Amino acid sequence: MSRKTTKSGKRTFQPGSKKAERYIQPSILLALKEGSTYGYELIQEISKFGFVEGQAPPGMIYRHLRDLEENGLVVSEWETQDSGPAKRNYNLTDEGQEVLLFWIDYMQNQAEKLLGFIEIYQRIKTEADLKRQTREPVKNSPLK
Amino acid sequence: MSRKTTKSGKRTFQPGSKKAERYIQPSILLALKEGSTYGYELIQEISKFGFVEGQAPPGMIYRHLRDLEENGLVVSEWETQDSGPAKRNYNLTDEGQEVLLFWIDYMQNQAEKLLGFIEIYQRIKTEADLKRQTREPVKNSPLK
DNA sequence: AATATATATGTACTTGAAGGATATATGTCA
DNA sequence: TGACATATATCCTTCAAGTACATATATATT
Repeated sequence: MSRKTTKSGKRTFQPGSKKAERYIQPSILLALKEGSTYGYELIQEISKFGFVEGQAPPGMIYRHLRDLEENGLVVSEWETQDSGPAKRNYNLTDEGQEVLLFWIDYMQNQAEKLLGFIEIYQRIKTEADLKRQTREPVKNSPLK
Repeated sequence: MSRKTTKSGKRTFQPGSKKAERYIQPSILLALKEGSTYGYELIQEISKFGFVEGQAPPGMIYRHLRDLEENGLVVSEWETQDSGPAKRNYNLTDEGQEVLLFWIDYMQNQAEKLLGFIEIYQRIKTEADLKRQTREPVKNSPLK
């Protein structure tokens, strides 16, 4: 019966509190398709897609950008003309566009699954409610 | 320019090929709410929600079940009367029901975000297409 | 009676993305 | 001059997913 409290009481099930589900890579790709340019700006921009709260952690963004460039989905070049520190401007490659399309397809699919799941839940709930009603009939207004 | 091919050529961006997004915990909870009982049955049942392909890996299911019980979302008891090896029957607790509700809420939210993301993508794409049209006007059927 | 197979549960190890901490550099403004 | 905003980058830890493996029992087959 030892009810082990998994050290530090982590609750593995908390929806959304865990990892993943943040769609940072497609968010970066879409922001770049929109015309955004460099990392620091992306940190603020991608929050509008709703998958990350507030400011995205810089470490993640720059890591993703490097990964994306390593894989040929984006290209970058330094921009020094402006005032302030130099920025590295990013642009989508053709392959990046394709991958974004794959993401869109995947996300469409995922959205359908999620809605299907919710539907099943609601069906079961309705059935359970109906059964409850037949067992304990309405108390108020027994006659019209 | 060194185009490092991240050892073993992993492509971090492949949509869906990565981790997460499999919603195994809510799938188990929903299957239990539907009336499924024990692990082996769940392995087959949860595939119908679409988040896992074919048979779910047993190791994952049993690990999840243990986690869920540690956290009080399910309770279990051995059933030995039937034929075949003993099974461990699971039931949702009230807390389990609540957490499933949280999941539903989260998934609803996630689905909306996904659809919103797709909308933005399509808007941008349409805009780009329109611009392309104005730059290079239609070649065929110039007059009605 | 031995063996194979289906049922059923469980443990252990590996990996990799997320998350966060930290470092560096430059220009602005008070 | 020294604090602050801008801008990029690296390193380290965590922890759930994933996978491989181990165990046990009942039934069917030869």
